[in-house]
Order: sequence, then structure tokens, then C-alpha cells
Amino acid sequence: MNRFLSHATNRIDAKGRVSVPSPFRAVLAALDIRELYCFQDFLYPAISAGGPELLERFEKQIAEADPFSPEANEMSLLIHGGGVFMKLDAEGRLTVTDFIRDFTGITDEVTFVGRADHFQLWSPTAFIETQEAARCARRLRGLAAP
Amino acid sequence: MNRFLSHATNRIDAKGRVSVPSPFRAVLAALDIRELYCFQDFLYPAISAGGPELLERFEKQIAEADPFSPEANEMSLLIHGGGVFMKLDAEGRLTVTDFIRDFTGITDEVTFVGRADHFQLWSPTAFIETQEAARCARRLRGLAAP
DNA sequence: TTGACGCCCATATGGTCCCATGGTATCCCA
DNA sequence: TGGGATACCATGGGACCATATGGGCGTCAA
Repeated sequence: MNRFLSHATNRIDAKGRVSVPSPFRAVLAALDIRELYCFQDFLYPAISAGGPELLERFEKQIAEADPFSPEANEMSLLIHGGGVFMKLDAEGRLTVTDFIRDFTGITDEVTFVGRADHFQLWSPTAFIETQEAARCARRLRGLAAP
Repeated sequence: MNRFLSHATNRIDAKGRVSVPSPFRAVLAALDIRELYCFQDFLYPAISAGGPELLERFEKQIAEADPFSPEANEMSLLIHGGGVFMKLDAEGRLTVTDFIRDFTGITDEVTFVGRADHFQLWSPTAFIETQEAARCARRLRGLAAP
């Protein structure tokens, strides 16, 4: 099962570091991902993180469009200007930079959320609220759980 | 990963200088770029900066079109009239000239934004607004995160 | 002369590397 | 089955180093 599943909340220490949950690190190791491509999610106030092939997939999308089109420019602004490579330290932690804080509203705790081929960093409160809102929307549309 | 990624905001000092973020300087060194070609971006209120081959690429584009066409004329007006070469000082800083200030609205802080093969100088507020607008446009077009 | 720009050095902050600790779940053996 | 030992994991902190930033001169040109 080499995919990111479940969610967990960890504390940020005085130096601004937070441990990536061990199950996620196991998936990273299994997929041989040594450097994380992190970008500001297009939809939610969350940072999405995955392997470098995530970025390559985006860049392919740009290359297929006209490179000088406003759409391509817009896309690059998001995935290049809004993305960064990060590395975990020896203990499997990553530092929560202003790049992450400003976009997510994270202050002293991080909720890690599995999303199959990538995972996300959320502010704990924002995650609960957004998840609840998503459940509501689904109910309203009459889509019950299986 | 020799491309410009992420964004960071640095302060302009009393002499009008600002430090180029260290990751960007590392990319410049890796690509052996010693002189920066800076030009006013075609789309956004930002200054784009990259190696001299950026200018050469533009000039090639002009050469391929009819040199006397209105398009070629217009292009030259932008990339030659709106471009300039700049150098970093020993500490990796560049001076924010009126050329940059007038076009971008930068006053006391600069947001550096990576764009893969070049990077940009933005007014911090303008960058946040434009990026947010780009995300909105993407949502409206119905393109969700991966 | 004065202001802009080059080159030099100083410094505090913040990030990185390394090692330590406490708590918890798991395992093993009596 | 119970209790101790053990391995793993989240967390804490110290030392060191890179970086952003501030400022002093000297030079050159307006």
C-alpha cells in the first residue's frame, strides 16, 4: 500500500520544526522520494507535498500549452512561484517556514493529511472545518456514503 | 534541480540594495550566470531576470518573424527598450533602481519569485494579489488540484 | 561638492547538523 | 496471562555555520 493515507497532527517545536508522521515517511522511502516538492494548493489553504515528478507533471502541462499564453504564465506563477523543494532532516522533520505559515495559517501545530500520491500540511482547525464543509456539501448533493 | 523555485521577501536597505535569496544565487552560480538580463514583464507588473540567453531567445524570435513587421517592432520595443543588464555585488545584492520601482511599485521590500528559467521581482502586495487571482481563475475554469 | 556606486567588513538572526530524552506500543518469555 | 525489556517515534536542545542586513570608506561623475 504505497500511498499516503489517514491524517495526524504534530506539534511544532521552538525551532519551527515538525515531525512528518512515520507512516508517511515509510511511503516516501518506499517510493524513493528524497526531496519533497511542496506547493501552495490551488483549492485549499494547504501545502501539498510529493515527489519531484509532481512538478514535472505540471511542467508537462505547461509545455503542452502555448508557453507564451497567459494560461501558461499563470500556471508557472503558481507551481514555480508557489512551489519549493524541501528536505527532511535526519530525524524526519521539516521546518515550517513563512512560506508555509503565511499560506496555511499554521501556527504551532500541523495536521498531515494523506492524499494517495501526495500529502498535505494543514492548520488543524482549517482541516476540520474544511472536511466538515465537504461532508455537508456531499450530503446536500444527496451522495450518501457507500 | 537547477531552476528558480519558490518565493521570498527581502528588505531594501538605506542604500537601495536588496539581497537576492541564496537559493536563487545558487542557481545562478550553477548555470554560470554572471550578468542578469532584467526586463519589464509582458503580463505582470514585475521585473523578470535571467541569464543573457533569455535576451538571445527573444532576439531569435524576432529574427524568425519578419523583422519589419509590427510584431517584431513591438517586441524589440519591449525587450530592448524595457530591458537592462544588472550585476550583483560581492554579497549577492542588487540595487533597486527607479527603472524597477516605477514599473513594479516596489517601495521598501521586494518579493523574489522563481519562474523555472528566470525569476521575478515583485511588490509583495501585488504578488499576493496576482497569485490569488490566478488561483481563482483556475478554480473557475474547473481545474482542481492533481 | 555632493550624491551614486563600487568594495570592504561587522553582526545578529535563523537554519542545519548532531545527539539526548521521554513516552508508548510491541514483543518476548516466564 | 502478566510483566519486563525493547524498539520506535515524537520532541527537545546545544553547537556551529550560512545568510540577510547594516554601515564605513574611497572613487568617479554630474
